[in-house]
Amino acid sequence: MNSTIAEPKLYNIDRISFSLDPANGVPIYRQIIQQIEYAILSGRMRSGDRLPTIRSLAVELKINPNTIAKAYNELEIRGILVTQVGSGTFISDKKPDGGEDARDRKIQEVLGRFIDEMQNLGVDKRELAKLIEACDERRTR
Amino acid sequence: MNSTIAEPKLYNIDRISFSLDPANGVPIYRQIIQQIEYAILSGRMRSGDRLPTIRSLAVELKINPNTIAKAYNELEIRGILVTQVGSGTFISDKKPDGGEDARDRKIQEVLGRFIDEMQNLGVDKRELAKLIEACDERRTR
Amino acid sequence: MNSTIAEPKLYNIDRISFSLDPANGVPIYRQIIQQIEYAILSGRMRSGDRLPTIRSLAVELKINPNTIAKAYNELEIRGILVTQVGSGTFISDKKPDGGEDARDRKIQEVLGRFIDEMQNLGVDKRELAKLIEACDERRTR
Amino acid sequence: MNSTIAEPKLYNIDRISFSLDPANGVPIYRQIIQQIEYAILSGRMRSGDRLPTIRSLAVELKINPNTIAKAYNELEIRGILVTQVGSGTFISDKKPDGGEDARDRKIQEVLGRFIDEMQNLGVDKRELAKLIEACDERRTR
DNA sequence: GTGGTCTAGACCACG
DNA sequence: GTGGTCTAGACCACT
Repeated sequence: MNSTIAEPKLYNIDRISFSLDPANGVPIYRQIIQQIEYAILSGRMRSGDRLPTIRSLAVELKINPNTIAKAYNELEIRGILVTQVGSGTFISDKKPDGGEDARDRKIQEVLGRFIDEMQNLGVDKRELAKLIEACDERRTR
Repeated sequence: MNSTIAEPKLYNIDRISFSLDPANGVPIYRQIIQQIEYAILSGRMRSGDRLPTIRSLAVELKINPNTIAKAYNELEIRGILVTQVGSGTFISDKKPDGGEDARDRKIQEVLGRFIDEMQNLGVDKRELAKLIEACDERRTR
Repeated sequence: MNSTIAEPKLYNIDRISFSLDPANGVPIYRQIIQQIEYAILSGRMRSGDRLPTIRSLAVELKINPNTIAKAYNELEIRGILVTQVGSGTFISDKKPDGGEDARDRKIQEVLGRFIDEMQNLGVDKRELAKLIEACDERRTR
Repeated sequence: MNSTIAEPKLYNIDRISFSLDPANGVPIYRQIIQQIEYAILSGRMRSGDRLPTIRSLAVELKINPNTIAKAYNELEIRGILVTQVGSGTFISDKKPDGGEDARDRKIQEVLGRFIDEMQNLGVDKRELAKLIEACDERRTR
């Protein structure tokens, strides 16, 4: 299966796993940003943790270093990462955007979008509950 | 706050409501496409229903007519809309892309993405059930 | 004097003037950022104003479009600019980082650094006052 | 707040105080250079004074010895420091770069940059005078 | 026409 | 070895 074309892949690097899908419309650098954000919010990575180097990630994910730099850079501007040239990129001390319950707020945001979409599809709360219920170990790919 | 710039807005036109957010990353024309698709899948609009004219929509939504034309055009290519020059744009007879259970498949797709994201945020099934539970008519904006 | 090498230059574009010095150590994109920030803080540019297009600025300043894009991009991440692909880049509504007296705070920041430096050079307040005094229309270059 | 990451700190070593901020854009080794230069220009250190050893400074400032070596090295190249193997690093006899009025020229340079920046922020001479006036012993951190 | 994404590569600065 | 800056150019998406 040595595909030369875009396929979703999953990579495990340090404490963070990157699952990139180059063909799903969401820019690669944005997928990277999200996965780092979520790794922090969920507690898989913490203040002071070092991220993979740009170059190693680039090799691992088989993408251009600049793409990763762009992701790291945005997170640095937002105060989530700190880079020290020569020694690497680290998760900052700053609590991401609003302290304690950043994770809860993110969850609510994702949940909100989900419910809106479901409503738009005409799914009511009852039906929704059943759907969630039905999600047993059907969690693959 | 007489904003000259991008803000999310909600418009009610015929049977379809458009809630556009020019600054959320998703292209406007794609937001329009989705809302029409969902209106059909959920049964709010049916074969033969007439859509707003491009011009009226453009005025209403305060966006470029080309943007709407692009959305209508893509939907026409996919066989979901048909335009009859001189009389307007209508929802076609064709069952949208995959017959009977198009809606179900869409629902599963949205659900899948949602659960993946929640998992990434470290929310397990139990917690998820509670969250959904908690969603009483707290449906805002 | 058709120098092929780095020289400071001053350009006047719309309401904003860019004086770039490619050889002063400060990255070009960062000089651009600062000049936009200051143009806003000083009131020369206001919410809703359109910035020069990336390409026109690139031609004008004779630098690579990506460099300008990088500057605009950072300002967008910080919420100072908003871009609408297809129509341009605009100054956002958001009051820069702390509302009303953003300018005052910036002034204090610059002033603070200045006084620290002067102190390090052994200049006391009295001497400082005299120096400022002496700055009549000796404002050249 | 047991930060593992960059924070500005102030250290007092012999007659020279180092206030380093690893996250302010200016490279650490350059901050060291400047502080030594200013200590000399202001007369806090004089010809023949001995500087802290690289190792002790490295421990004190909690930074990489190479960084300090780089700073000392550049100052040595410029003739401001001399190292005598086995006994340490000293301030040279040479008047720093331009004899008598090196300090004055440095002051003018700093002053010039300051006034340019203030002008860019729309601060005129009158306002400036007031600002300086207002700087009583409000010298913090 | 607008800006965005991604690649490629050169060169620099830092530790 | 680290990341940063800048260039160049291809291709895409949006208005």
